[in-house]
Amino acid sequence: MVTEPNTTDERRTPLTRDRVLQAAVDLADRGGNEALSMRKLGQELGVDAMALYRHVRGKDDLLDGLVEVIVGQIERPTSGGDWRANLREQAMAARNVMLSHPWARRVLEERGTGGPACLAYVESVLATLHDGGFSIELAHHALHVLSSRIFGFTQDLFEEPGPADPPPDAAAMLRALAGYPRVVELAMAASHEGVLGPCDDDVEFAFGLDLTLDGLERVRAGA
Amino acid sequence: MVTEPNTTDERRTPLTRDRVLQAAVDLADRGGNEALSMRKLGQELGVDAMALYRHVRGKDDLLDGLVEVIVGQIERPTSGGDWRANLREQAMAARNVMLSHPWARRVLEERGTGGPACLAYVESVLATLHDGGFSIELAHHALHVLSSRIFGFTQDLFEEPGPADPPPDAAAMLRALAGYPRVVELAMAASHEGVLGPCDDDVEFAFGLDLTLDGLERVRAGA
DNA sequence: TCTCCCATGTCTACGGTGTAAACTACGCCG
DNA sequence: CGGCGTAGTTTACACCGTAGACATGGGAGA
Repeated sequence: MVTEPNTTDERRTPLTRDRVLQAAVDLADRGGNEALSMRKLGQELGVDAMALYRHVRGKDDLLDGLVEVIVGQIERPTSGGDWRANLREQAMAARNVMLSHPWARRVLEERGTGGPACLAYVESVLATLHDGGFSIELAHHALHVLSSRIFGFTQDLFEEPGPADPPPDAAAMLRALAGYPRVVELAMAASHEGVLGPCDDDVEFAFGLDLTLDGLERVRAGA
Repeated sequence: MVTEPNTTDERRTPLTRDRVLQAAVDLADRGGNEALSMRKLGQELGVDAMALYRHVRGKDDLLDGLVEVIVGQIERPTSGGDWRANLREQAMAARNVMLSHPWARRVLEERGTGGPACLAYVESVLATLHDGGFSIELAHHALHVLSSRIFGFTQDLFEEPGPADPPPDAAAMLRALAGYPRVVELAMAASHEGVLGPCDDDVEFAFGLDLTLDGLERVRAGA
C-alpha cells in the first residue's frame, strides 16, 4: 500500500509502551477481561499483533504494565489524620479505581504485587502503619489482613442476586433455592434496593474495612 | 484396533461424570491449574477429549463439578460449641481442603458459589450465625466479611519471599528492593523461618480469622 | 547525494485452547 | 436379525500467545 491515509492516519504516530498500555486499559474498560488479547489490542491500535512485541515483552509484561498503570492511579491520601483515617481513605481511593476498572482485580491477582508501583504503594502503607505505632510484626499481620482491601476490593465469593439476576426466571430460581431457607431469607433481606454498584457493595466494603481497622487498633493498643 | 488390552485396560470401565471429575481433581492436584485442559484430561483417562462432552456439558460445567467436589470435601464442624468456635473450626476445615487442592481457589473464584454444594454450605453457615443470635442483616454482613475465609483462603496479594524466592539472585533482589526500606525491613522480619506451607501462612490466616470473628462478636453483642 | 543500517511493523507458522458436527462401533432389546 | 441408542473418535473451526523470517522506511555517515 502507498501510504494511503486511513481515517486520521492514527498509525503514523509510532507505537509506544505507554500508548500500548493506555489502549489496553481502554480496551479492557470497554470489553472486560476477555477482550485483552494481543490480537484485539493490535487491532485496537490499527496494527498487527506482533507489533506489540516491540514494546512489550509478552502478554505477562503487558499485564504487569497494566498493574503499574492502575495502581499508579490510586491517589495517596492527604496524610493529615491518624493511621486509621489515613488507611481508610487509602482503601476508599483504591476502591474507586477498582470500580472504574473492574477487570483490574483479576489482573492484579494473576500478576501479583511485585512491581515498582505496588512496592511503592505498600511502602507508603507500611510507613503509615509505622507512624501509627505498629510494630513490624503487627504491621506484617495488618498488611495481610488488609491486603485485598488496601487495593480496593474484597474477595467476594457471593454474587448477590442483583437487579440483573431475577429477570431470566424468578420462579425457577426460587425453585432451585428451595431447601436453602436461610439463603433465600438472606437473599430477600439483602436484595440491595439501593443498587449501589455492579461489582461490590459499598456498604459491605466499608463494613469489612471498619471491622478490620477496629480490630487492628484494638490489637495495637493492647500490645 | 481389535480390543487390544492396553495396560490394565483402564478404558474398559465406562466413563462417568464422577470418574471424569475425580480424574480432573487428580490431574489438577498433580499439574496445577493450567493442567486442567479438556485434552489433557482426556489423555489422563485414555480417551479422546471430545468423549468428555458426553458426561460434562463443557469446561464450565466441569469446573462447576470440581467446585462441588471440593466444597463437598469440607467437613462440617461438630456442632458443639458456640457460633464463634463453630465458625472457626469450619474455616479451618475449609482451609485444610484448600491446602491440599491449591488450584481450587482459582476455580472457586472463577465459577462462583452458586452450586448446590456451596448453597448447602452457606446455608449451614447461616444457620450457625442464626443460632448464635445474629440478625439477618448482621449475618449478611458477616457472610461478606468472612466469605473468603469461610472457604479456606484469604486474598493474599503478597507473595512472601518464601524459601524458593531467594535462590535466583539474592543480590539483584535486594538491589531491586532498594528504595523501599520498610518493605525490606518487613521482608527480613517476616522471612517465615518456620516454612509453614506453600500457599499461605497458617499464622496469618488464623490472625485474620480471629480478628474478624472478634469484630463480629463485638458488633453482635453491641447490637 | 548515495548508501547502509536499524527500528518498526508485517507475515507466516506452530502448538495450544474449547467445542461443534459428523462419523463409527458396540451392546441391548424387541 | 434389525434397529436403535450410547460411547467414543475424527475432523474441523476459531481463537489464543508467540517465535522467526521478512518488508519498509527514515535517519546517519560517507
